[in-house]
This record gives sequence, structure tokens and C-alpha cells, in this order.
Amino acid sequence: MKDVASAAGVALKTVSRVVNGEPGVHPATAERVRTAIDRLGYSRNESARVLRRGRTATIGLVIEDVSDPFYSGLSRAVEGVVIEHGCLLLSGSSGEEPGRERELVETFCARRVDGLIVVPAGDDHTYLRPELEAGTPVVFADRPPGPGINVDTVLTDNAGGARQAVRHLMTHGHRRIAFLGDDPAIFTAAERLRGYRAELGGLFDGRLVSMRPPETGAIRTDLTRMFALDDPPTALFTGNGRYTVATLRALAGQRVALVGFDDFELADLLDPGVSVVAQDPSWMGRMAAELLFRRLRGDAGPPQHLELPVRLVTRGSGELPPG
Amino acid sequence: MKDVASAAGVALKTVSRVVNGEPGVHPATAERVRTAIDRLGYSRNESARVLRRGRTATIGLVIEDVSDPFYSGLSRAVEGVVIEHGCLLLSGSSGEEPGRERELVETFCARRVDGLIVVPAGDDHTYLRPELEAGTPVVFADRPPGPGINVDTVLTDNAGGARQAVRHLMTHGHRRIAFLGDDPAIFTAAERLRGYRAELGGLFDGRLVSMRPPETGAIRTDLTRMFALDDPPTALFTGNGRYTVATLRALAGQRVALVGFDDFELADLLDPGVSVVAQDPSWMGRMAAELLFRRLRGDAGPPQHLELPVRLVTRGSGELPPG
DNA sequence: TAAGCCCTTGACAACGTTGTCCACCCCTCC
DNA sequence: GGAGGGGTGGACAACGTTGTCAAGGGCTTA
Repeated sequence: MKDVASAAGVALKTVSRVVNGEPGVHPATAERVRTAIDRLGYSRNESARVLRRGRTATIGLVIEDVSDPFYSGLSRAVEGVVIEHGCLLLSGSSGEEPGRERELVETFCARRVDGLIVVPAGDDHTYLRPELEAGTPVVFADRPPGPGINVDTVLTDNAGGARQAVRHLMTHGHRRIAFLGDDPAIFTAAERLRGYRAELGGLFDGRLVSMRPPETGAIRTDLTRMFALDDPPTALFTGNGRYTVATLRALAGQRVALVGFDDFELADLLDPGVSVVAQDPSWMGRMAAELLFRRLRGDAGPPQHLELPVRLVTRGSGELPPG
Repeated sequence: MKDVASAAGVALKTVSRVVNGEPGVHPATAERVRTAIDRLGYSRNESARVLRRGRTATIGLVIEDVSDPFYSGLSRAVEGVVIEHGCLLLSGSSGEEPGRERELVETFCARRVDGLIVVPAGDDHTYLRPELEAGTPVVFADRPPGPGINVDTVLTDNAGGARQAVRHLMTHGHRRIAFLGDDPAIFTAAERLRGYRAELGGLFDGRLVSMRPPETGAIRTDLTRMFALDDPPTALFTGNGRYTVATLRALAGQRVALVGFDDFELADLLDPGVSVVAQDPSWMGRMAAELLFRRLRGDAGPPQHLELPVRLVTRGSGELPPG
């Protein structure tokens, strides 16, 4: 910038004014400056700008794993809104480890991101206190923050979705419905289990619940055990996209009524088509980002807690009769 | 930092030393400083640090679309390597628009990323010249840079993969093999078309080539036209994952021999299982990131051009006989 | 006991930008 | 013809950190 100034024969500040499109520069001068900029291939050093102005025009996004379609859809939507606002996105995957979640958040904060969107892995977020007090807006998505932290949150109607799935299966005559899902330490898994249990009411049977890693082998073991019961399950409810796929593999073509949580590509091409309770990850991402930018624009209202509805998509697998 | 210093009764520089774990600080002093840091909730301002040191510990990644499984897999792998090196990842999707690609790259450069990994959308990258001359390493992935730019590049053996796919179908008796793929303005599409054509040799027939948007409707139209020919195709080769899926939908259960480029989840659960030529997106991401960090470590050798092999995965759809 | 050395600490400048404030010039109006 | 005002341009400090250099103090050694 100094070089540009001397090349154009003007003061530093004038170059700054041209670069920032500030008024009060003679067109001819501005033109001379722009020529010098092009000739020298100058580009503004954003770090210095950030240091001086205090805003980084950067948003931090912590998710569980970019390569999971749910989170990559969410990422894409967040990115869209962020770019619209002239900002950039720093993102990282926590891999479901609370330690990495915290590390990522703290690194992002050290870089002074203007705001954060977090899909938490842990359940203690008191470490966010200093940042929140410093005025950095934070939005939680998919899962709520731990106790003692109250900020904007966008969740899915997990329990309601599970109830819909179970009700759908019951409508088609099923009374013995198994649940295959994640560790209930994960908020969404716990909520879905809760909805499943609530809808089943007296029909609930703990032997029909399997909480294992989402691997075909483990799931096959549990399915075998369940099918060997005197009153085996006639239908399955899978707790998320990964479980649905792993379960389909474990079934190896065996036709069993099934409804999954989360939609996935090709669900319609399988035989039978897989009925699901569909979330909309881009909607969630967009909502979270919009809440964040509302805060950045100065909205100081009480924290918002959104719960997005789900949609039952019937494709055949949920309509198979018992037996 | 100033506050921490005065709280601990030491000089600014001493705090800096403690924060950076530099030697030559008395343990007792260091402890006092750390206490002050905790009490005040201080966290280093990375922007200032960057300004002073000149390194941002940030890598920029430009891809086509995070929500595409190929690119999200690549992203995840890049992220892994980047984190291993203590850096963060700024990422953006070009959406296949050269303008956005350039904007993203320039924004990343203005933020002084230490290095860039680019899946280009355009074919003119002369705008990278100033950055390259300034010493910022750039690695191209999946597609090569435009003419006049010679930097590290990681590609897939697209033509070879296409040849394998076609050969596989020919082995199973097919002579009329259609190609459904992307606009050949896209490097990978052009290469796959080239491989397809080369392997077919004299059997090539332009009427069996369809290059349309990857939409089921458009593809169905073209398939209908092809199947109405006097000598209709008996097998299909689809140019990438999106085309494979769109084509399967367009076929609506009709059993036609098919091999697709790109593996995808559930390919094995369809009936028949879908045979594919599989790329490994995480391998590509890892290689690209490792080339980049090799440069950052000072390797000044000539630009490397890697071509990753593909793997034919047979699952049934490629082994269907003609007719 | 004094000289010399290492260990610890601190003062200061610099990174590249922008906000504040001031100086200048030319034009217009009294 | 002089004063005031709007339109330009520039000097300077500050953002928060780190690299350089030097100074102080205690210890060893002759």
C-alpha cells in the first residue's frame, strides 16, 4: 500500500480511500491509484484491516463431520447465507468428540470470528461464557447447548418425528416395533427414543431397543437376537440415516417393515422404497445462519428456540404388513 | 494482553513469551501470568499475530459444491491433513461458476492464506500469477489449471477409468454402449468421453452420446430416443455419480447393463447391484493437502502431476448380458 | 573479592491498515 | 478584493502482537 501510494504519488490514506471506495477523492486521482494498484498487483492485507477494524467478516462453523450428507447439506446452506452477507466460512469437524469441538471453537474465537454456528458434540458449553459476554453471537444447531447456556437454537422435532414414524407403522398393523439407533448420550438419539417410547406406550419392550455403533455387523447381531424372540418385531424404526442404511444391509434383502429417520438419496430406488421421516438440513442451516446474522445486525431480543417440523415420506417399506 | 501484563505485574513481552511457550521465563513468573490469563479470560488475538508474523496458518479450499458426496469426502480429507498441521480451513463452493471460483480465490488471497487447494470451475487461471510469484503454493485437484499455469496437480485417471468401464461391458458381450455425461467443457467429462471413445474404437456412434444436465427428465428423453434406434444400446456408461443416479431413476426399474463412474452409497443394495469405476475422494484430498504442505515446508522441486488410479467394482449391473 | 557469564525481564519498533484531525486550494458570494 | 465553505489530500496514532536488543541480577570462577 505504501508502494502503491508512492507509485501514484499520493498519500497512504488516499490509497486506503480508493480501495474502500470512500468519497472525497478526485476521480483522476482515484484512477491514478487504481492504475498503480493493477501494475503492482496489490491486494489489501485483510489481517491488518481486521486488526484495525475489529471485524473479521468470518463465521465459524463446527459440525460433526462434513462427509455426512446431513451435515454437508447444512454446511452448504450456511455457506450460502454467509457469502450473501459478504463473509467467509471457517469450518471444522468435531468427529463427535467434545474435546475437538471445544478446541475448534476456541481456535475460531482466537481468530475473532464474528459469530459461531455449532453442532455440539459435548454437553458442557460453559467454556463459551467469556465469548458470549464479549458479545460474540453463537447459534446452536441440531442439538442444544449444555445447561447454563441459553442462546439461539435450531432443532428438529425429533420426538414428534419418531412418534409419526411409529404411528405410521402401527397404522399398518404393527405392534412389535424395534428401535435401532445411536447412543442416547447424543441429544437427537435420546429425543427420538423418547418419542418412540411415548408413542408405543404400553407396547414398549426394552428388548426391542438396540443402541450400537452404526455398523452392519453389530446391527445384524442385534436383529438376529430380536428375531429369535418368542414375539419378534414385525417392524423396525431406525434412528438416523446411517442406521437405516446399515440396517438395510444387515437385512440382506429380507423384507421387513421399516421407517427411518432422515431421508437419503436412492431411498426411492430400493425395493421396497424406504419410507422415512425427513428432515431438511439446508433449512436448518439457513435458519441457523439467519438467526446469527440477525444478532450481528444488533438484534438483542431473548434467545430463540426453533424446532423445525419433519415430514413423513411414504415409499413402501413402512406399509408392509406384519408377518 | 496489556491487561494481563499489568495484572501479573510483568511486561507485555513476558506475557507473549508465556503464551508462546518460549523458553527463558521463570516458572514462578509464568505461573503468575497464567493465573492472570485465566482470571481475565484472555485469548490471543490471532489477527495481530498474523499481521506481525506473516503466516496465517490457514489454508483455502475451493470446491464445486460441499453437498456433493465426492467433494465433501475430499473436503473431509483435506481438513484432516490441515488440522494435523495446526492450520484451519477456509472453504467455499464455486457452484461450477468460474466467476465465483475467482472471487473465492481472491478473497482467500486477500486474507493471506498460506496455501490454496482448488478444484477449478474455469479454465483461465492466469489471475493466480501474482499470488504464485508471491510464493503462495497452490494445488489443483480433480481438474488441471488452465494453460500457462503449471503447479502441483492431483487428477484421477479419468480416461483409463472410462476405458475400463467400456471394456468390462464389452467383455460381457456389449457392442452398443451409450454414454451419458456432463458437458465436455468440464475436464473430467471430456476425459471420460475420450476414454470411452478410444476404447470403443470403430464401434463409436455419436447417436449414443448424451450430454445434458444430470436430470432424470432430460436423461429419460435421451434414453427413449436411443432405445428407439434400429440398433439401440444394450448397455450404458454414466459419466459421474449424479448421472448414474439420475439414469437409474430414468430407467425406472428397466434392467439394462450399466457401469457408472464414481462409487456411491447403496450401489450394492440396488437390484442389480450397480457396478462402478470407483474414485477415492479422500485419497485425492489427502494427496492434494500433502503436496501443499510439502511446498509449505520449502520443497521447491518441479510441479508434480499425480494421476490416481481407479478401481472397477463389479456388483452385477455391468454383467447383465445384451438383450 | 571482583570479573564474567547466564538467566530473566523489559523497552521499543514494526507489521499494514483505518479513523481522526488538520491543511490546503479553489470557488463563490458578499 | 477578502472571507467563508466545500472539496481534496495528508500526517499521525492506534489496533495487538512479536522480534530485536539491551539491561539488571545472581551465580560461578579465578
